[in-house]
Amino acid sequence: MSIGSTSSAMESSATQGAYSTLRDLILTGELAPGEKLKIDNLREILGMGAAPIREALSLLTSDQLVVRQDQRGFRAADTSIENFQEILELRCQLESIALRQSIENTSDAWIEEVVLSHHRMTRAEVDPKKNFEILHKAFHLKLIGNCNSPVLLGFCSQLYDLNIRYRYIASRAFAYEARMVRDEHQCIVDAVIEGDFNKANQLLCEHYKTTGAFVIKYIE
Amino acid sequence: MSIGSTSSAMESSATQGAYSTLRDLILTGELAPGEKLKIDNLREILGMGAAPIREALSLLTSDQLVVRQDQRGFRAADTSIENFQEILELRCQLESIALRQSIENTSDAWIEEVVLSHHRMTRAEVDPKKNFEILHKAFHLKLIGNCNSPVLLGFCSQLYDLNIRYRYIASRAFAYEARMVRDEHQCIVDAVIEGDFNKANQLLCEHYKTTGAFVIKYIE
DNA sequence: ATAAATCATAAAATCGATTTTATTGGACAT
DNA sequence: ATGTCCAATAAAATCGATTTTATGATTTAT
Repeated sequence: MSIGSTSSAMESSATQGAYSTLRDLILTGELAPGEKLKIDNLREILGMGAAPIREALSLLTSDQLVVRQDQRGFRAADTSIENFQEILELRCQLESIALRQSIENTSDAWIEEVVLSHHRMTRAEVDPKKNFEILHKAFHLKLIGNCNSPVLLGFCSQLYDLNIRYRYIASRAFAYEARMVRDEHQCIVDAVIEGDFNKANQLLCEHYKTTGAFVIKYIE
Repeated sequence: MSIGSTSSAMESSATQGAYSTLRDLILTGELAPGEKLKIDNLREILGMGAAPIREALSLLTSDQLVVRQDQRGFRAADTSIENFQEILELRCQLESIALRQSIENTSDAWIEEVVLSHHRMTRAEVDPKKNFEILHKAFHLKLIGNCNSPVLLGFCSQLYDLNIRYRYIASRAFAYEARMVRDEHQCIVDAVIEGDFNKANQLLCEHYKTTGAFVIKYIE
């Protein structure tokens, strides 16, 4: 009833709390792909009634993290190499569209936001208090965020999460290959500032596919 | 307990029933864009408890047809010209990707399915017993359905529904401009059979944008 | 007269219990 | 042995009632 809110717990409503907790559990693989999500089990874990849990699970369906089978409950979405590759490919295709439009609409304000979120992410690599993962996502979304197409951004955000789930699953506490990636991020930012779509796009897709290849090694 | 199931009512579970009924109501505009969806109201309309209705609404969130505000209930998603144009543009971009891949993977089996679903749709224009809308969607999805990318198809399906919603809203009982459209469909099928992506793609996007321009006249 | 605070009402969220539906293991017949 | 049917159990789905939260109207203080 006072301070002390864990990052994702202590939300406004029970549903919201269940939503983000379950989301985290699934993204990180603590709830394994394909695992049956029994309401009663989750009730014990989350300490609440069935209603908010069912609602949270229904909500997670939007994110493709949970699958609902009528009359047969919920389960964590399956994973597969095919799915991972599809996600990877789609990210490149969709972000490519968003990036092109973002650069076409380029503005000083946007460029500054890109630089800023890049800076914050970079700092978080050093300072373990900051949550790098969140800032990393923010950076990538900002990069494509000037496209004036919220629906497209929604798709990209979803694909980002699905992709990161594989990273977590591939190796629970996997040391993010910091050096290479850091350079790559910087190069992308530079190309964006120059307004060079082709260069930025190529770097971005390579960035995704390199990391992807790395993850695939762990999956299979 | 026997025959006589209405297309969308009489589902297996109450949740499922609420889901498709509400979906229809929103798609057709009977529940207006932005409208507050009060649980108690819906309870009377649908004749069931609150739980399945909340769950159905949470599910509809996935389809971007319903917006959920924590602690403040649900409402039908807003519409706007900007949103409509975004949907239109995205459909062209995403279906273009899917169509290209579908044609690259072309096979006799797929071509036959395209021809078949085109045939069924065409017949439904005459026979009012068949549900043209359903077959029309099936046709368009089949056209891009050989791309081997279920996630992408999911996005396209969603965008299709969002788009059709505008058509309904633009004019509730709007006589589908049959003649033009019929020719257009045929030309697309022909191009697909020829394996000519560029032609098929151009025709498809024009098809969408022509209809879109028509709808915009009604919106504004 | 305007802004903040309080209260009353309406709605959303949640719980605990009940009803339905699926699933499993075993009895029976072939 | 093998497959079918049935009963017992486990789980999901649903309901009705309760609690919590937002909203709008009214009051009070500046």
